[in-house]
Amino acid sequence: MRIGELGTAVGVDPPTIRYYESVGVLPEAGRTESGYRNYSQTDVERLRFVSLARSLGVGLDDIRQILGLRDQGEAPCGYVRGVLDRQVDAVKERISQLEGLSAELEKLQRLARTLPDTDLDDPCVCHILQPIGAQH
Amino acid sequence: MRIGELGTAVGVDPPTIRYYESVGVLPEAGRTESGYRNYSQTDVERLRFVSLARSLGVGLDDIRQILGLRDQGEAPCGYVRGVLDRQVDAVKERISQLEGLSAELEKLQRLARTLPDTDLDDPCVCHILQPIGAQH
DNA sequence: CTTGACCTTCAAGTTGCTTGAAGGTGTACG
DNA sequence: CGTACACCTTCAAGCAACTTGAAGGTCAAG
Repeated sequence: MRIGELGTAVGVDPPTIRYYESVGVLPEAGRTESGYRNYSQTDVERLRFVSLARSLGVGLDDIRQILGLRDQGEAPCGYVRGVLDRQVDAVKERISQLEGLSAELEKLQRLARTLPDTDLDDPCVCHILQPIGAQH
Repeated sequence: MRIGELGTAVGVDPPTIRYYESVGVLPEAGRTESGYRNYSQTDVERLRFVSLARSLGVGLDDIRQILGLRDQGEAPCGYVRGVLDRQVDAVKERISQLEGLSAELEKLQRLARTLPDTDLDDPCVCHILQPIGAQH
């Protein structure tokens, strides 16, 4: 299986696959006689794992760790649990940050609808950020 | 006012201020005889605007646009409204993505608590991502 | 036999900074 | 007067996770 086929199968594009290989998340691929990368079903599964973990926001370092442990024949259960816990915390933290941000932005949007366009010296939608800034 | 004082006043550290200057978000600063950057109250206000806009997730390109329009004597009201609208949409989109992600991660966390640590061949917390991956 | 889709490598760009090296300036203290 | 010490300067590289581009090789179909 060549890189394009692998990419289509898993939903990851070829440059990204080559990138994963270059940073050691995927092992160096076997080659055909003409030098094309040649993949097997095992590679499909490994890339599927990487792709899923990435979509869950797991970083490449953690993924490399997990796969590395498994490659050495160890069950990386504890490590995975730790990654999961950290990830849940980080995502919840990020959500609450973004919710604050969203509230702030909608306040500005409402203000932007009530204020008219004006000259540079008058209160105006484009100066909207200044008074709010003063609160901080 | 030197760069450190400006930084303390606004809450932005000196390397970041120099970076903003280097990418054209802040104009080139005036200099003292000995070559130190020298700032005025106008610079404090401009940086305060930049800092607030950044904290609202507005990108440096948009900030440069807004300030550029203002520097040219135009009221960037329409542009600001557009940025605001795009920003609100992007943040809401991101929040709903993260909420889906959070639900997914908590499902995995629960599963990780019920599954025992096992050998590499058995269903195990470290293989937890595979079956969920199959759903996608 | 050539077109076009696919593959190769290496290098640089993206975003928004942060960090480090190597060195100049300014002031307070002994 | 000297010397710490905090502060300033520039330039360069590093971070995450890719993406894009250049320049060229391979292969099956028409």
